[in-house]
Amino acid sequence: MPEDSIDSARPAAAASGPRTPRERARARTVSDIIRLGREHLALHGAAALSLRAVARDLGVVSSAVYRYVENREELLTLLLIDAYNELGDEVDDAGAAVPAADFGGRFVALGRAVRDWALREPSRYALLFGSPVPGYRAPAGRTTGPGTRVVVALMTILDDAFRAGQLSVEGRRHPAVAAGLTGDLATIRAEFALAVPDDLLARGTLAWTSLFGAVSFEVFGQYGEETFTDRAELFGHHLAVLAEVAGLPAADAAP
Amino acid sequence: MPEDSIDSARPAAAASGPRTPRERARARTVSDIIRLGREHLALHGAAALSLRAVARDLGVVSSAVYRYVENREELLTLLLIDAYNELGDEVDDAGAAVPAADFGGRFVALGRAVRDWALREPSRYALLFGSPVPGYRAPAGRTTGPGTRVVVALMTILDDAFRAGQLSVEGRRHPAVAAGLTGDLATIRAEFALAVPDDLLARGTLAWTSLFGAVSFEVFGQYGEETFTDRAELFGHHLAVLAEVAGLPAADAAP
DNA sequence: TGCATTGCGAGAGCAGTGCTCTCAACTTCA
DNA sequence: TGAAGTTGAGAGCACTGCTCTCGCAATGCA
Repeated sequence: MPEDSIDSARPAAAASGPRTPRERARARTVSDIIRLGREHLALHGAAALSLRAVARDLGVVSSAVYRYVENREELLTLLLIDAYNELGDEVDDAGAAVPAADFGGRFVALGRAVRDWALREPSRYALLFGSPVPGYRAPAGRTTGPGTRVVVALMTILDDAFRAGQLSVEGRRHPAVAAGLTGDLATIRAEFALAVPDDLLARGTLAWTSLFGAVSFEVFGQYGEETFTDRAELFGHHLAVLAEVAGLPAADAAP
Repeated sequence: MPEDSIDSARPAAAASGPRTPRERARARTVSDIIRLGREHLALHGAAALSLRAVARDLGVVSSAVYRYVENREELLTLLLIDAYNELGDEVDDAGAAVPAADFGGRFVALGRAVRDWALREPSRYALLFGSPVPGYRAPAGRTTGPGTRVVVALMTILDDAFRAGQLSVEGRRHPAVAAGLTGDLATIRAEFALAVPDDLLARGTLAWTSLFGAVSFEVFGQYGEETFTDRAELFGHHLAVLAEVAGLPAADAAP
């Protein structure tokens, strides 16, 4: 159970330790606020998240919560990090359940984990990948870490596959990777210590955005009400094609 | 009573014609409200759209606008239809500027039109393709028509290409289209009088969701601040790969 | 142990929101 | 001209984010 999964609160029990009883009480209240915020977020959506309502649930007057959370934005940021980490955890867990050498299977597992979480937590997914909350800009410094866990996991799969000699798009058209991209791709390659060459890296980026495009369409209701009855199968097919797009081998037989 | 929603209001001057002067004045006020709403939407985003602010700009007290618009949702629906139609118009225009037989080129033109509009109108794009506005559900009856214009245009390209014998994915893996999908795909094929077979239709669906996935990532700021400096080139590459995914031929030489 | 410091919750208050209702003025039409 | 319908203004309710002050109580130090 993700009790207090805030950046500082999570390893708090081990790392710094709640020194004074006052700090313990404070940390507990903050984690209560986050828990209630998460419930409100899941129930009513991000834009309807109300500090006053959280205060009521906390059994406290509204001004009191401002002792613990600077403002509504701050709470949204905490919930953003919280959600990113929960998604990242589930993606990691799903990937660990697949043999490391089954690169296609790892990709499919990652995709399914994202979709499962998104369908289970549509409001929190919307907070991460939907339209930005009005007037709210996530502070890059605190969110980029948790926010990049999925793409890092994906790139790791591609890189592992490439190093194993199992990532290629031979026999297909190779749209030229424009000169303007080589610099950016080189930066990415260096930042994450990847070996994947330009064209495969660009294709991996497409697989990444496409994965979230498919999930977002489903979560945000862009498919009509009844256009697709078996959306899991549709998504499964899309994942298989996306693996092909990225140059991954087909997944091993399903367990 | 808000009879004249956008769809009917736009060609109103020609179609039904504002009969009485009173109705003329009313239609004019409604269209003023929509225009102001569109400005507010573009400027401050959907969730910050305030009927009171629109009323102020209209030079009228807040309760007066409720004579013309049932509630905030109603205005959002009008703006939704408005935006869908503007996007649809631009996509149609872009497609018309490409030779009909250049199927790859038509696909690229469609994709670029979507991206251009989205980057120019991020708040309105977010209203259409971002997280659903809290508590707001678009009324299917009024929005599905305008809301499907882009996907219909895309499917038309694929169908045209297929009928011209230029849509195929030979030589690539063919992830099996699961049995659960054949029924849905057949329904789609019948509804839009398409000839495209199952696997290509499913791939077209992926190209569709992936296109919007790429655009959404860019508009919603999922790429970091400085990860990609030349996003137009990245998008161009993605479009080329997506055309390949859908089985389209490469676009003819750019004009 | 006694005291100053600090943290905290309550409450009032401001400015904004969506929305409803009533009332008076105005326009339209018979 | 008079009845009917339409409109805008204004007051009001319940809600929001957020600020400020005040008094209580826990805390930490001498």
